[in-house]
Amino acid sequence: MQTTLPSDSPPARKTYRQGDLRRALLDAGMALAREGGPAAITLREATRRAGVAPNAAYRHFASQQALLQSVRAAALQGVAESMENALADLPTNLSAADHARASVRAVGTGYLRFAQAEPGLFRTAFAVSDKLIQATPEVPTAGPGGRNPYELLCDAVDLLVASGVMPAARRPGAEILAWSAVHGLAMLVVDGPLAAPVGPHFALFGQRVLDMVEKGL
Amino acid sequence: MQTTLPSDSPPARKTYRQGDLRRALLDAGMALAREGGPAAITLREATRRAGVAPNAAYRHFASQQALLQSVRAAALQGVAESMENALADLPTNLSAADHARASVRAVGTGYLRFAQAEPGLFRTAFAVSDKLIQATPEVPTAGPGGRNPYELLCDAVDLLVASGVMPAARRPGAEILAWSAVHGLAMLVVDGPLAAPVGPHFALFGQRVLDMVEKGL
DNA sequence: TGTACATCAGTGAACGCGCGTTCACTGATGTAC
DNA sequence: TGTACATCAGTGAACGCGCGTTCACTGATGTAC
Repeated sequence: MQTTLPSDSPPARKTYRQGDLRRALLDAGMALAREGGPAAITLREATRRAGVAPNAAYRHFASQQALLQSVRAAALQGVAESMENALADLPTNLSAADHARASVRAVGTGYLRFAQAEPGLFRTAFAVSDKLIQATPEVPTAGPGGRNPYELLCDAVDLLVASGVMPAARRPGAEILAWSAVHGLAMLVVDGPLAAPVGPHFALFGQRVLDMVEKGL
Repeated sequence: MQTTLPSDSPPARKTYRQGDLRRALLDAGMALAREGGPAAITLREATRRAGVAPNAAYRHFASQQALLQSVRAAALQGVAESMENALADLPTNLSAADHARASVRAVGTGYLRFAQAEPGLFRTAFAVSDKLIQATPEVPTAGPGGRNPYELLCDAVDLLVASGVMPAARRPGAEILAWSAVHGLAMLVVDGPLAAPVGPHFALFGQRVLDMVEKGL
């Protein structure tokens, strides 16, 4: 009784010691991104949701940009995790060539699943850089396995070469082609002009895009 | 001397009769989109650039959304025009099959050229619909030839079927696959994470994406 | 075990900004006689 | 050809909003004695 309760989060909190507020603001920022995309990520609304004065955020984030970058990094971690989950579902009895092809498909499928499940976070992950922080080297964007989305894609495409499915001469930049196809579908359907007509058949078109990539690479 | 001068636009204007201000506001809106994308399109800044009071805009646009939609429509006209230009450059002595393939490539090339030449307008053309006006049926989005970008793409893909390059069974939705690949590359390079590494080789990757589409469709 | 103290996370108030939008108006324009 | 008039495009002032950010502060916390 003399110590603060670890559960009962919303009502039992009296003050945010040891980084709890940073976590709360990040969670609020992610909720905002989910609801309204990157433009909805606002220091004032995040502090409002955390039940805290607006300027309290400056103890944990240098600016609104810093919060946005943190939310973006978390969104990219989500993309990586979704890819890893799809990779983990792969059957283990495949030939090297089939495993390579299935890996590329799994990476794409994980990407598209995340875009569909979390459109607001997806948009945030790949939002325009606003002429600002291009590299953002500090924030980690890797999933549980320690690889970020781009690395996971490159790994899968590398398998195509290692297993003899793709000639090594065609390897350089091949991941860009695969990424473009999958990313374009996601953008057009998630918040673009194809939301209404294609949205209901998103998974189907996802597989067709992956067919095209597999044949076209 | 007793009539107003038709040239000397900026200083000689005294008042905007007969729709000149609408044109000036639209031009200002397009300039803003060019410089900062859809978020930069602001009634106040557009009126400022037109040298007019902020509320004067309401004689020509019902709201800021209406201006944004008009700029978006103009941007889509630009996309259509760029596609038409690429189509017009096609050699005329091709076989039906080659002409069909070349038409699909031309449509994609025109799309990518516009994205590269006018990134801000491109982003505006395909910006998120903001949960609002999905259809926007009033504003014309067609190019000089009377077809909008989507129709131009469908026409080209139809040629693939008509010339026997593509089986009719694969036609439904095929334009979505082609659009996705080209759109994804444009988004990733124009204002996404690939701007720095791929930007200098945009045209090269554009052709590689089109190779993939051609083989993969 | 108890007390004094330094730390620093969160407070309260305020700033300046640019935005969209509304109101009653005015004065140049084109038209009717 | 000249004059009176109605129209309506653009004006001037103002509103409320939410935002990011800064300032001096306060009071609960953990620590040192």
